[in-house]
Amino acid sequence: MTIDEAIIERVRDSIGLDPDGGRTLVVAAMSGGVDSTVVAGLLKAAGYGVAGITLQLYDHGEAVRRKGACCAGQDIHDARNAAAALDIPHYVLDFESRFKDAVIEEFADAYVRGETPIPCVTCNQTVKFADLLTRAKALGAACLATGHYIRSVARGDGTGARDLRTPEDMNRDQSYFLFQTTQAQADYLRFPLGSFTKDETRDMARAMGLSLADKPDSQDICFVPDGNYVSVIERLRPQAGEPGDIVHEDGRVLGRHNGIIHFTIGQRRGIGVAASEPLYVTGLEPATARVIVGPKEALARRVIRLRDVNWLGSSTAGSGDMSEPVFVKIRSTRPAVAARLGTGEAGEVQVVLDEPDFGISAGQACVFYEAQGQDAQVLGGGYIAGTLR
RNA sequence: UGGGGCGUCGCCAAGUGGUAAGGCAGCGGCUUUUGAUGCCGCCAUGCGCAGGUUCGAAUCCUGCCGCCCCAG
Repeated sequence: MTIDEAIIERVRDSIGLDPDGGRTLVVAAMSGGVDSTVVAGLLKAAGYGVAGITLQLYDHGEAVRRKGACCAGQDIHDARNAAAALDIPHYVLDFESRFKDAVIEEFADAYVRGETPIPCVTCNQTVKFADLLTRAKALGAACLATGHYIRSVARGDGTGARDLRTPEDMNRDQSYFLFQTTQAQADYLRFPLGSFTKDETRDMARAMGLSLADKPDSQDICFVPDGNYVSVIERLRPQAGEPGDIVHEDGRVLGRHNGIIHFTIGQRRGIGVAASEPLYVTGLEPATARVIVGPKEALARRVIRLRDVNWLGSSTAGSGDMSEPVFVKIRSTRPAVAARLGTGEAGEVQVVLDEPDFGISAGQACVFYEAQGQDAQVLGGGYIAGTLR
């Protein structure tokens, strides 16, 4: 593959601005991974003025050598080297303190509350799309581009407003993590990879001669070394690991556990109780430190109560008529499913699923779409506050 | 110490002469820019212990040990 005119055209189309001989400045958020680096390279190739910014989000210490992380240690070096190779200015901003306060502390608090947080969303909203976006504007950039797989499309109503739509590569769809994006943020953000597949991205990385073309994808929570998130919480909230009873839905006390923070709704493994059938975590009671377990059927839920709902784009879904069918994603890696929106007490937004789902946990996200599949408009979404049968 | 029953993987449990099912738990892996789920793989050279019968026993016999129940 070569970075030909067709690709350049797609990139310019995603930005929606004239390069103006390089006088149009675009800030590329560079994590040190393949995706965001390719974005920086594409912007450069498309003729824009490009400045790369990398955020340092957490300590260098134990995370430095970790594979698949981002925004610390080796990744920052990778980003810096890539920027040098692409011949674009590059800045590393120290956001450790901000990231800790806004993302990591909240992450710990959520688990203590018996919820299951989704820190990537928090990070996007408080750090990447807020602080970084402000810096980009301060630099005089016309927009901020990231390596997310999602589409941003001009609404075409003359206001400059943009709508978010699902990407070409639905296996990499990251719209789930961006549901809290405000309209103002969406209008300033660009996602050049929304019309490419991951395979194409890697091909383009090779075509650009990027040394990190074959770098592994990031996965897991970036600030949690070796997947042990519990140790992170216990370090931040020493009083959190309160032992408690493991109680069956029918009232029987089946055993003990060493802290509610070890569990999430829908979890099967790690309960340590043998029964005639698999047992799943069906409830968490922070006040009594009880973990409720039961058979899979006990997890079935059709009504999801939401909080902090963010309405996006030109949709009228949030403005009154909530009876239109929609599709919702309850987890990032599963297709959207049919549902209807409604309101509960005090105007709370509720989602009624056509078919029950299993293992819906408070703290996770529920994102609305106009349709299933690619190029579907993201209508908004909210955090899951609780569920009803 | 009269009668009856039972002792098979951490838990439950099939197997009653032919060379140890299965479920749960646990462990490992795959998938995944959140947590789960799901899927795949591993998991008793040995069936309370000791002898005996048999070509061959967890399965039959004898003794012992340990539980349980009913009587006392």
